[in-house]
Amino acid sequence: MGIADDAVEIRAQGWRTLAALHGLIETSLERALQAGHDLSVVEYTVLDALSRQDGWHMRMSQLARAAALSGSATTRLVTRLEQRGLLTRILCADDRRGIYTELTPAGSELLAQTRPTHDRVLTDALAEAEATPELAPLVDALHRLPAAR
Amino acid sequence: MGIADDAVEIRAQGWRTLAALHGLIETSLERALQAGHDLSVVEYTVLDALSRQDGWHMRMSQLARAAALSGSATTRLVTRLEQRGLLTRILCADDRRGIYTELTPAGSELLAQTRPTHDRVLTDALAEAEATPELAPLVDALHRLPAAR
DNA sequence: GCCGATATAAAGCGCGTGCAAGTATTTCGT
DNA sequence: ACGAAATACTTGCACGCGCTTTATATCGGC
Repeated sequence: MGIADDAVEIRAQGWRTLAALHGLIETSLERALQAGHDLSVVEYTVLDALSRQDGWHMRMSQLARAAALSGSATTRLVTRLEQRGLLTRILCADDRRGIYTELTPAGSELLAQTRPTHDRVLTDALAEAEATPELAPLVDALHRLPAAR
Repeated sequence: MGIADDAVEIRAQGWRTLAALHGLIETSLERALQAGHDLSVVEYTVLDALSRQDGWHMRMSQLARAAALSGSATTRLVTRLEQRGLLTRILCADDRRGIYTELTPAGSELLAQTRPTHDRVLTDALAEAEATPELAPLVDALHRLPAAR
């Protein structure tokens, strides 16, 4: 076993931890958001991302990247949210192939209602993870992450 | 804006970063494993977990937790892998509700063939993430994680 | 032996994926 | 300036897989 093998194993171990923590949080969030606000985690993520883009808009393709979704899944996701009146499509003037999306007042309101749930569940899930020996170090690292923007 | 609000925002930011990194890695792995070895990431995870349990067996429910899957999803996953001859079900003698699973030689071999791909793609994905400003700190933290076990 | 709890399985449903075809619009080559 | 190629999004389809709910078997305590 050489140094290189160790590095590989450390990466694999890190990935397993990351995946485990992600799974734990996502499952908790999914249940809570679904039960309380009829939103999936991706849907919440999209609404949140849109609310965060103050003054400027995201194109479908950017949204797709942000949500780690394929092109057609994004179309359908946006369509779903649009039909629920949570966001609107806007043709962009400069490149009329592109499509922007924007939160409607209803969307902002739902997001505002949902955010406390989201934050609470996230806090709880992290606390639970912190109590799990294998996950605790990663949770710790997460807290120490430089606060970007 | 108080201190508490900041903490909430930091957690949310951390979660977004975690989710983004997870999505990036998972997507890369999924493509590569699917294309090269006809395995999904969960399937690989399960085989890997089984191979790691040397001498000792996992029950379905433990497997479910390890893969962040529901009970029934686990049933079908195991069924799938069993039908491909990669693992076998073993009824356990002491508690006949329980079912153990064990890698077959074919399963071990496929895993051995797949592992290099997995490691290479993981390395590449992490390198790519390291080049992304928002993700780099987390990747860094991952490398520094105390090596468990 | 009976009852609640636990472990696994089965069936129906929703949603994401990949691919292909379609439309609108921009950009490039000549 | 015009037509061809590239780009952005939508739509339909087949497929896979996870989730929830519901059924069945088994265990443990009383």
